[in-house]
Amino acid sequence: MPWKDGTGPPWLHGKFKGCGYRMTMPRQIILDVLSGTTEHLSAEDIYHKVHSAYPSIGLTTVYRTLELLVHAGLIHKFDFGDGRARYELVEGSQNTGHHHHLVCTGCGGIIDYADFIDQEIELLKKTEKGLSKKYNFKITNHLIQFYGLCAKCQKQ
Amino acid sequence: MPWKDGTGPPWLHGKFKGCGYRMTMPRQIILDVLSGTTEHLSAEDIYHKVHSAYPSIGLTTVYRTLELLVHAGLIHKFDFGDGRARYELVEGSQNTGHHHHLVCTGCGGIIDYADFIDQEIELLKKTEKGLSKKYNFKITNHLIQFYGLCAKCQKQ
DNA sequence: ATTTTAATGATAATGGTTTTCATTTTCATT
DNA sequence: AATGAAAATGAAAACCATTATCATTAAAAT
Repeated sequence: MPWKDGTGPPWLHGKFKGCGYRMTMPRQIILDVLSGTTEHLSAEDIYHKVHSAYPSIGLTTVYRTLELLVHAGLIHKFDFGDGRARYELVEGSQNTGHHHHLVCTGCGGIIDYADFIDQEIELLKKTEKGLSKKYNFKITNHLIQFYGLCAKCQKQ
Repeated sequence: MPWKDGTGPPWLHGKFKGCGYRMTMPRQIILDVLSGTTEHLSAEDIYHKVHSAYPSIGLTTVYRTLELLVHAGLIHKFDFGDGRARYELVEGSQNTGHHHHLVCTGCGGIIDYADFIDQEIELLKKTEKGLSKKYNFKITNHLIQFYGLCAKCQKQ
């Protein structure tokens, strides 16, 4: 987790404290909501879920907190092409960690997929290494999504 | 290219005509602009470029035409995280066809990369086949992007 | 406790994209 | 060539997710 002002090494020391961030109730609850789901929630989804436990929450705070968490590397922000961003914990109790997505262009549904075969991971590493060298590009992350039709939408 | 009303087989018969679409000047020029660049243009970029050849063009028409072309499968719509969509021809004279992207999170620059190694293509096919079977998901497309810092941004 | 600094939330603003609707253009038919 | 029906266009307004503003409140430091 990077220091608030952008300097300093990226250790994950506690969660917020120790890096200049304050752990407040809204932040706590937003993290709780994200920890307790496997869905791909939008900012407004999160706002509504938080609202039931903490009615005074403002949508602005949700956006601000999500931005903070993305910057801190605790959550990922995705775009599945429906005009709103989706957020999910990088690693959570529900979440098994890094995964890729199958996005249904029919209904907008999303399937997580993390059962990579060894060959897949190996090649990905190899590819990243090759690209880094060839283009002198320091890769920090990747996004892999497959688009198509889910079982349900194929029938219609 | 799918028939205008959504029915019918997806042949590419001519470009527009023969499928119920009309080939008009704005559409012609928008396609010309897309054919003549390797950049990743936004709707407004395209609007400005078209404007010099056809000043009466409206931004609305650009959006509408781009949507049409995406639906027809002639162009791809990408989101690189800067709040505006980018468009590029699926296959063009400049463009060598399918490729992946390196997205610099520093300056927003984008590097196209299409020199896949055989192993890479093979594994991708294999992965798609495996996923299709396992999740009964009909894959029609994929998106692969690597995020990181380009050579320039690494120095700063 | 008190002070300092950061976080919050209501509201307004932003900006890319869509809708609306009257007008114009295209294409098939006289 | 002229006509008429259907489709495409463009200007303006509407949309809507996200950001900025700013006065108020809460959290950590003193």
